[in-house]
Parts: sequence; C-alpha cells; structure tokens
Amino acid sequence: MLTALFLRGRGRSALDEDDRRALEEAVGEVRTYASRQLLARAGAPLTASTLLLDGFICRYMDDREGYRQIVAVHVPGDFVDLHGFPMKRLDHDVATIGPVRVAEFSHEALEKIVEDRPRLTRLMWFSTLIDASMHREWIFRLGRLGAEGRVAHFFCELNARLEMVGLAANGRFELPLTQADLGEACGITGVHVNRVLRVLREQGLMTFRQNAVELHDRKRLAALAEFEPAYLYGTGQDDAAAA
Amino acid sequence: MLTALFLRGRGRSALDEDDRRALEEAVGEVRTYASRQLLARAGAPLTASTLLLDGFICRYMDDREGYRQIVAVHVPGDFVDLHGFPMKRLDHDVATIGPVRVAEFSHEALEKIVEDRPRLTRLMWFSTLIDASMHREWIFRLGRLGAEGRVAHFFCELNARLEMVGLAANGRFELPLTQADLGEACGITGVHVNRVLRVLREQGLMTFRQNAVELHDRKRLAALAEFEPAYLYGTGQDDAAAA
DNA sequence: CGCCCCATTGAGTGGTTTCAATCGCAGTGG
DNA sequence: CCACTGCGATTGAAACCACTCAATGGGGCG
Repeated sequence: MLTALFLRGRGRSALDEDDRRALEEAVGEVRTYASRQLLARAGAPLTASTLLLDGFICRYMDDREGYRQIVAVHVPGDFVDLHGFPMKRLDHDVATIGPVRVAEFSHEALEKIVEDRPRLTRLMWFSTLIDASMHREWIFRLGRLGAEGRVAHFFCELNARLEMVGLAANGRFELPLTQADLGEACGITGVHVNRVLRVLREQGLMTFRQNAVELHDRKRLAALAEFEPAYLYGTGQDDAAAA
Repeated sequence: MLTALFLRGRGRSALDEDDRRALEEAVGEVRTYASRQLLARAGAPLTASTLLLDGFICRYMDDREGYRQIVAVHVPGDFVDLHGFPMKRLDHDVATIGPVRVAEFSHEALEKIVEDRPRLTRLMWFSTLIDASMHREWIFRLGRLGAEGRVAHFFCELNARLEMVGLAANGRFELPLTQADLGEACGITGVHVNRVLRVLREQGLMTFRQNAVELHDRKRLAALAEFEPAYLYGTGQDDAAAA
C-alpha cells in the first residue's frame, strides 16, 4: 500500500476504504532519486504531483546572491507538491535531502478524483492546508524566536511529524541534514547553528550528530521553542477536517 | 455583486458565469466590524468562512510574552479563513486592522459547492494555495532579508495585491497600519521600523505617513526587496490554475 | 486643557554575522 | 598502507545590525 502514510496520524481525517482505494489506483510511476537531486524548478509547468514514500525532500527559494531559504521539509507520507495540481506551476524549487522514493500522481488522475470524490478532494485540500499551517508556524518562528528557539522548534516539529508516521520514537530519529542546511531552514548561518547546537547539547536538551537526532528533554526543549503542536492537526487534537 | 473581487487579477483563474452565480448564492450574512476587532480565536471551531469586501484584516499568532507575529494581511477580495472550511478550526487569531465589511459563507453552503462544482472547488482550493504561496514568500523575507528589505518587500507585495483589485494605482494606496503593526509583520521592533522608514524615505524609495503609502521608485524598491511577483499568480504570469 | 496613542530620536547593549583558521573523517589513488 | 583531497564541524575575533531602554514631540479627542 503505497499511500498508507498519507494523512497518517491526522485523526478523523483518515481516509475511508473506498477513498483509499481510489487514491491508490491513481498512483502512476514510483521513482527513486539520489541525495541532493533537484526535482523541480520554480516556474516550470507541472503535470504530476509527488507523494513522498521514503526519505526527505525540501522546498526552497534562492535569494539574489544564491543563498537558499528552505521553506518546507517533507517527511514520508507528505504530498510534496500537491499544490502544483491547482496551481500548475511552482513558486519554489524542490530537491531531495537524502535518497528518496516517491510515487507520482498525474494531474489527469487527480482531476478525476476532484470530479468524482468530494470527500477525498476535501482531504487532499486539507493536506495542502496543513502545509500552509506549517508555513505560518515557520513565519512565527523566524519572526519571533532567537536562534536557539528556532533550532529547537525545528526539531520539535520534525519529531512530532515523524512520530505520526512511525519514524520517530522517544525523541530519536534520523535526519540527513548538514548544519548548513539547518541554517538555511532557520534563517541563521551554518556557523551559528553549530554554536546553538552546542548550547542545546550542553544544557542536556538534545543532540544532533551524524544525522541522528536525540531529544533528551522534550519538555524543556518545547518550552524554549514555544512549540505547541496544535498547528499540525494531529490525532487527538480536536476535530480537524471532521466529516 | 459581493464576490466580484474574489480572484480578481488572477488571470485565467477567473470564475465563469455559472460558478460566479453559485458562489454569489452561497453568501450568507454581510457584516461590518470596527477597527481592531478580534474576529476569531485560535482553536475555536468554525462553521462559516469570511470573504473580505472592504478594509483590511490580519491573521497573527502570539508568543509566550504576548508579542504578536502577523502571519498574513488580507485585502478586499481575499477569503480570510477559507482554510477553516476543510480544517474546521484555526491555528491563529483573526482581527480587523481598520473598519471592514465582510461576507460570510456557511460551511454547509461550501459543502454543497464541493459536492456539485468541481471547477469552482478547485478555484477555491487555488485561492487558499495563493495564501500558502504568500506564506512561503514571507518565510523567505524573514529568513533572508534585513530590516530594510523586509519592509520594502511588504510594501511591494501589498501594492501588487491592491493593484489587482483596483485599490492601488501608481504606487499609491491607503493602509491603516501603525509602525508597530508593521514591525509585527516584518519581525522587527516598532522603533526599528521607524528608522527603516526614514532611510527608505531619504533614499527616495517610498513614504508611509498617516496611513498613506506612496512608492516613489518601485524599481529600486523591488530590487532592495528582491521582490518577484510571480508567487502572487497574477494575470499575465503564466497559466496558473488553467482549466 | 489634559490625556493617550503614535512617531521620532539617542545611547548603550547584545545577538548574529563575517572572515578565517583548524580539525576530523571518509574516500581515493598511488 | 599512507598521503592527498574535500566536505562538514568547530572555534576565535572583530564588526554590525537590530534591540532595549528612555525621553521627547505631535496630534486627535474627550
């Protein structure tokens, strides 16, 4: 079941059997990509959207000097560019972080779902809105938190999201990011990321070494990050997207 | 025609007559609110969504000390909380900036549209994705630009959006924001906003006084802001949401 | 007139950046 | 087996941007 992780952990938004089957039937090609591959460029027209099965993908924008700002990180179960279906082109680049496996959905197939399946359509719409919600939280993070809070928040979010799809437990998970990447996601320099990580480590909050993350004190880390997971619309948090 | 401004300026995404009529029929109450009114609180369940007819509305989140981060500013023609339809609750507060007039759409009525009108559904979906696109641009702005670039970018965006709905011309428009508000949108303090505005004024780029904005040199301002309006999916910019 | 909100300006502080150098480690080729 | 190479992590020092604290000024309104 390729689509098993889609909206996993999002409570009542679970797909029913019928919709699940329809989504599964809409799967086109399954592809693999190596680490650090560009998958889509800003502005290029799209004819298919991509569900991430394994690995990590990021979306980012370049500034005039070529420095990147990562605007989203995706984990397995995420539809990476479902917004490309209504929009037809993207306003950012998409690239793999580590090696990945993805499933492609042609826009034709999605079109058919919109025609025939209002409930599934609303769930797909919902999934793009979770992305928007995470965007807002990132705006908050960049606008209101200092470097330590930003980094802490980033890891709190990723931990929560990976837990939902069974890829994190007890605050441990794998994440193939460099410190420079982290900086590009948190709006600080790679050098400063290093110093921040040292502080977090010395305070017994978390460690991030050789792509392995370990959150030692999630409570204090969340406090530092002002992290409140409601924006992820996870299970048990109210009736998000209830029928 | 209450919905006349919805998706105005978004080129091929214009609604056809039939969909326009259906949307118009879905309008419920039309309400007015005074300046600085709280319209919705984070977490509260929603049963209707709001189309902004006149005035300005912002969405924001509070940090632990009560300082706000504005995550979106809405102009007439924007669906302020259409994402509340699939999501059923919000992850942020919503408040008026100046006095406003809005039209409410019950979620029941929207439900009917999703059932019956796949094309209109996709356009509503599209409109929530433009919001997400603007969120991403704000992430870029906060992550990569300095204070001057951020403020410049904010005004470039608002100018472009207000032009689309006929509320700005030749770089002039009204905007009932205080300098402190601006700071909350740009991730800087109100005091520093003041200094930045002075610099922009002295360089002949723009003025912002008594709620009146005047962009004197849009080209240089856009350069400073690294502003590229493609993310707004306006008319003439490719085939966004083409049928 | 007095009050309050908002804009404005100054001085000092501090967080982050920049520039630079060093170190560790894995891969490669001799 | 070991030098060589390159990338990422780490640390230091100096510069700078934006913040904080504080005070003044201006304008609308009761």
